[in-house]
Amino acid sequence: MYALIDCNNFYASCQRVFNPALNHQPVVVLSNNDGCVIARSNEAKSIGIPMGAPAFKWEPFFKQHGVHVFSCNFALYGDMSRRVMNLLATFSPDIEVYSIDEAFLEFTGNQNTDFLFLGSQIRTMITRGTGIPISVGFAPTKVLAKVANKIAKKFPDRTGDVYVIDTENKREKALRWTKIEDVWGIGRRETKKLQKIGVFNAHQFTQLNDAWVKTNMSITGLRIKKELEGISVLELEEVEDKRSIATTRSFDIMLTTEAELEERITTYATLSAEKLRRQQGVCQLITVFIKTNRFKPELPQYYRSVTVAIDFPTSSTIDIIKAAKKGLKEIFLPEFHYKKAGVILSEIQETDAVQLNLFHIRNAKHEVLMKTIDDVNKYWGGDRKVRFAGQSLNYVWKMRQEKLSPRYTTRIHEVIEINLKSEK
DNA sequence: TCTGGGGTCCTCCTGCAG
DNA sequence: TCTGCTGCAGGAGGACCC
Repeated sequence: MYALIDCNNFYASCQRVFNPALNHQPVVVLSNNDGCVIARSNEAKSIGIPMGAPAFKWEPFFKQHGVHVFSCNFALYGDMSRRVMNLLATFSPDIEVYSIDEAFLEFTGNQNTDFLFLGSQIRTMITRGTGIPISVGFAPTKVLAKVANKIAKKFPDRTGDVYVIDTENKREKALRWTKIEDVWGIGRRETKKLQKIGVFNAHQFTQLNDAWVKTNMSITGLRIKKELEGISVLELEEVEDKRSIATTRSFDIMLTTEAELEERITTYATLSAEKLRRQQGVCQLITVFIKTNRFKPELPQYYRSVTVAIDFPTSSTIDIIKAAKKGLKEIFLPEFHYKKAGVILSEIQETDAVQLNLFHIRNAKHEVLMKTIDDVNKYWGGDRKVRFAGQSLNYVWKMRQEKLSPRYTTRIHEVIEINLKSEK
């Protein structure tokens, strides 16, 4: 039996934990750069704020309805997530942390387990331990556990935030209730395709011919179908080092010159290389992309990416910057207004597992230099970090975070204060 | 004026070798 | 030597997830 545990409106709930006055109030959390809405409390959903709403367009609405708006605070969310996951791990050693706010647990062996009771125990422990509300769905497969979780969340009064699919009758009823677009793994394009042939819910999807599904929706589609039928084909996945590492950003203003883009690309390459060294990895492919502003259709649109191979696996910022700049040169065209760019590292291996090449020897000096830079940056951090040539000294691009809450759990100076002065 | 970022996996296209 | 076919590999792009 699999359980899917999902934190309800996670980012908004994290904000509430440290400010209970926000309970029962509409709360939204904005993306990087205060761009668009990425999390909403139930109250915010019920007054019609959609996911992805551009903040600048919705600002009057927020004011009018007294919506509490927060910039994203990943230091806080990451730490709260770690606490939730640590508590979940006490229920089963078989845990897959699927995302910052979701985890699968697997329960094997005991056929007589009362999963409804177990679910409410998990709920109580997480709420008591972290203040974060969760929903729990149990089912024989991961995709069905997702469905069960959705039902638990949709009908909290009837389910108490826990739902178990453990009979054929319940499975069929749940599938008839689940809209095809809400099935885990079925996105917008596949939904359109399925609706065209009269498939509107998950039950209808399971009635399709296996061969048709495989031909038209690839092996991924067939796996989803099997899982919905109750046949488990997706197992818990172990957390492994990342296979690709990306640093991508939208710019505050549109850029037109190669020099400006080169400065950003150098910075993204530097950040990516730091992430790579943190997981003790080396990479051999560096992809660079640049794109124009898709929200300005009146301007000519352009998107290109290019992958540059390095002769030997490296984690040296110097090598990675060099390759990224070479890539940029290949794809840059002067006549466009650029809004976003990124650097993606792939073909990642562990440093110790690298196959040595007879003709290309890693520059040992780079390794010592990178370690020194990482140590210095770890010690000083912030604005006093060591920078590479190519990263402008005037580089002051900072995320707009006008409504940032304190990092209550990870910064000693931002810990919540309790005023014990009593009023008489 | 302001519209996110970071992943994985799969398919399609193209170039190359046999 | 040229042409056409086939299979393979790798890059680019897209779909999907949170």
